[in-house]
Amino acid sequence: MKTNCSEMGICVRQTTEHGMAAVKVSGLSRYSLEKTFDCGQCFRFEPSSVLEGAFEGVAFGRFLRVYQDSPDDMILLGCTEEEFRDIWYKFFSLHRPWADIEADIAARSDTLARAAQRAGDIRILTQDRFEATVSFIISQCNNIPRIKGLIRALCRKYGECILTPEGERVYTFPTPEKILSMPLSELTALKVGYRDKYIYAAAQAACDGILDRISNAPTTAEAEKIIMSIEGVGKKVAACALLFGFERYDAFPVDVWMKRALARLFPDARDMSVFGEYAGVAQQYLFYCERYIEGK
DNA sequence: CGCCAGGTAGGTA
DNA sequence: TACCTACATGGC
Repeated sequence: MKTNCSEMGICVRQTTEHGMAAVKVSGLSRYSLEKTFDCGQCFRFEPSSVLEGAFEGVAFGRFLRVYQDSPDDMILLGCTEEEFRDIWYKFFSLHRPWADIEADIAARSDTLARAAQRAGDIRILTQDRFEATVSFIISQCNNIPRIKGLIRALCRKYGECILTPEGERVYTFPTPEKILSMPLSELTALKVGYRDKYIYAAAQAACDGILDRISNAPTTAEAEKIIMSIEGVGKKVAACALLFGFERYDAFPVDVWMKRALARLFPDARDMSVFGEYAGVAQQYLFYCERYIEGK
């Protein structure tokens, strides 16, 4: 059993759990997998029906089952340390100083501090760029159960089949090339509605190299301009895709949604100028509070 | 059955 | 700039 500790105080070690290889990560200081997977940023991870308390899903072409023994650790089942380093370390955004981020957000306003108290253990995942873009194109004017169903259907039709340890078939998120290899009418047949041509346009743009141009943009404003050149990507979809797929934590300078959420959650709040380097992260706290805490 | 859902594009005043 | 509407579908 070898041990590795990073500069962030996170400890990673290869171990055995439930009779299989696993990676145990500790020193996470209140990382809530449940809130993180269920807060509306990610549509492909669900509670496991095989292992009570675990979550499972597919990202970056791999199936993962993961659970926690405490708020400060996570156990990745059937995972080698190499796979953890290659994929999941970044997916779970363990390279980010979350304690500092949360403190920065809470320091911006008493109101956001209240939100951070309830939602501060949410982490922003680093999802695949194309998946994030297409997922939030699909999200427009849709509810979350249906978004999940449509993404599942998209993956089943265009993705690669992989097997869970129990032999269940699950599917990877499709490549843009695969989507373009079939006519638009095949997307329409998935019942994605008027978003069919938007998804197709995103796939075309991805094949034309737009993802790298977005990543390489010097500012989030520049990145937003580029991603919004895709038909069907407006300010809201752009902000979500940039935050969840491109590590632009300041996306959501678009204050409209945040102000509405703040006004609903904290009607007495006067401190509404809460935007900054982590505006997107703060926005996700509010989205979570609105859905699961203050509202019913 | 009606209202709503992590909206956007295209049109008009 | 600010509003209006079509768009396609189904969750609740």
